[in-house]
Amino acid sequence: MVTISDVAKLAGVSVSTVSRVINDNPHVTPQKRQAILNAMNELGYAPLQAARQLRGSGTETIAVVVPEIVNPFFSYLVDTIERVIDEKGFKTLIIQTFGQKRNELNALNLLKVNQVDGVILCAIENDFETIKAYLTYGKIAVCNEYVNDETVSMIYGNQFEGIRQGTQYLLSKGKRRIAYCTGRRGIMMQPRGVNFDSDRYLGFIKALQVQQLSFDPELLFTNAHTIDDGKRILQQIRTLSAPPDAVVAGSDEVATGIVSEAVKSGLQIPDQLAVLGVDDQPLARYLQYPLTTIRQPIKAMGHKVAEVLLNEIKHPETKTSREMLDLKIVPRKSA
Amino acid sequence: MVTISDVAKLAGVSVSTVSRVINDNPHVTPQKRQAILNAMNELGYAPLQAARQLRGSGTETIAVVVPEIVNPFFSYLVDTIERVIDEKGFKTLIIQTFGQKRNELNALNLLKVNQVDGVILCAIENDFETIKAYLTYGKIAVCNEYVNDETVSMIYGNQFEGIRQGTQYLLSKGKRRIAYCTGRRGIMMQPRGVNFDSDRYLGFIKALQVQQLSFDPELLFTNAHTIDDGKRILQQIRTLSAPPDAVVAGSDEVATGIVSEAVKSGLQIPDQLAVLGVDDQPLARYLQYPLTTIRQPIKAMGHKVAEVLLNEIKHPETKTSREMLDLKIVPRKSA
DNA sequence: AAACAAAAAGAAATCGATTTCAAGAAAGTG
DNA sequence: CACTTTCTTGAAATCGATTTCTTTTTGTTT
Repeated sequence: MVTISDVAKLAGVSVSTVSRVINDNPHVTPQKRQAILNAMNELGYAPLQAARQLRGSGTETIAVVVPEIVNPFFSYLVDTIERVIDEKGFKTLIIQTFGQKRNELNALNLLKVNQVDGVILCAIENDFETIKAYLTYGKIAVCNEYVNDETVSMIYGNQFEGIRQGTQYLLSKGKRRIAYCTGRRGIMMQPRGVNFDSDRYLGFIKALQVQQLSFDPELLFTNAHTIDDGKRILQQIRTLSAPPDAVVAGSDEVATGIVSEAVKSGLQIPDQLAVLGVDDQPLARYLQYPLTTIRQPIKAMGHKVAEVLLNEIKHPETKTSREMLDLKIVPRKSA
Repeated sequence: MVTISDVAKLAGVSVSTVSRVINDNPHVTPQKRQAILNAMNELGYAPLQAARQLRGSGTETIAVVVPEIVNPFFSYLVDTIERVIDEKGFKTLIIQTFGQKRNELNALNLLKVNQVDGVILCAIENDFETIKAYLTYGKIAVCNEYVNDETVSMIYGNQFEGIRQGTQYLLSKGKRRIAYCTGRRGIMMQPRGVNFDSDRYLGFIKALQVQQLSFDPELLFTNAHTIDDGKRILQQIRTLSAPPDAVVAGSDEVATGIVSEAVKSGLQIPDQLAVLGVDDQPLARYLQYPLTTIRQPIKAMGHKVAEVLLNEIKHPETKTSREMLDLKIVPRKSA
């Protein structure tokens, strides 16, 4: 292994001077700087991360935290984010929480032990007060989710408006009894703008209200994540005495499960049951019933959050950003 | 930050003794060990990775290297691998190469600078001799791909047999003029068993040979990765004076693109053109033409490679493994 | 040209762990 | 009981960088 002192020796200077050129300290004469640069090149020297970390200098690394990478929404989000981080010469650490608080805390802990300069959370598992405590150790930015707090930057989609428009679209097709699926265990009502899930739900309710419709709680389905959850939900729907004529599925996976099981049961899509997805996954348009779905601004979101965080790292005094991006309904065959 | 000396102070011993219990050194009396454990608990102490790395002790971290995580094949592979690594109390570093040699070398370099104990390569970008050079610094295992070399463990699917059976399936449906798509720039012929791509191609040719058919090089399409590549390929196919009656698409994405464009052109699937995918992605069965495809043993492969590598790390004298797993054809509608 | 400020460069301390070495305590042997 | 041998333990060196403190060199001003 070639170390800083090897470089110093070859360049005929002290290690301190080498360290100065590594860290862009101005107090080095151009000749020595060049000599050192040459030596570094000749030896193929790269500073050892561990040693730098130990002294508490920057790591030029960002941790990107997602629930699970097999979800295309998150894999595309990570992809976009990583490309921006790369571009700026930083490194990326992809971390999966699998929905567990402990894993999210481990990721945040990387700030404390100086393994990363910043963390991008693409979901929130812990209480936000707990998360905020880590701001002492480094920068944090939140992407996709949001809470009512100005201390960290948040870039997210306008869930309220997206779901409202999607629901309105269903209503415009003459649907009147619309079911609603959510990934969470239940709906926790919040004022508008403070929380991802409740915003979606508020958007849904809002669209109904405009048509003076009220929501039948029998049509609320929770814990909906996978294709199989979708299938399960359709089975539950079939047992209802007054079944819905449309469903806001909450994700393309769930929508796919619902549609596939509905077809199997002989229901006409979208006449007897219209199904609205969310995300617009790459394959959504190639499905048996190409999904009508609400596209999330993944690229813009990833781009923006990475840029904002990197900027905060470079200029620590920058004040935090909060940006809301539009979702877009993509009409196809399922609704 | 709580350090090892804080623990030492509280427990009333020296740092050396604390270090001993951290590293399971037997030469510590049970009483002191307990006192130290208590102190560690009370202070919520965790050793700083950077400091350990600096001294060259184990990091209990594995780097998993994939071309790109947006490809579901790789995201599911990573998922399986990470779960095993987790289970054994190790940490996972997910690294994307985006197909670039430089990024793969950076990942391998983590071994040199002691940031990881092992690397799992789920694809190979560099010359294998270059990769082998890193074995001095830690363990390497290869998953999915393979080369003719016994110095590192390799767990992979039987590509030859998988594609052979798939092609045979097409032949059994009466197809006689079969096109072949590959992700690489071209086909480099190798003896059987030494290389992923050439094995696939050999399996394809083998199936043709059994029927005394030869392959028309006009039907070879290279650089096929995405849905759009599939669409492009179908356009090229349409310009052929003697078009194929079936395609081995090389991946579900490419198959999806071919099918979608074929339908648009009014071709009958599978009668006029049968399309065979590879991978069996989650949505493959829900497509407009549910894909007939060759399923890869992702779970078994991920499981096995992680176990093998972790075992080699724990018992460095273990000799390397080489295991071949079966692919399985999944007949649906596209062929 | 003398006096002083600013810039450049090196020596040594430091970060938080592990590891070597040496010393002291306990246990085993004849 | 004297003498090894084996266990425990702690002090100090070490890993490879950064950073503080000093010293030396250079530049500016009168």
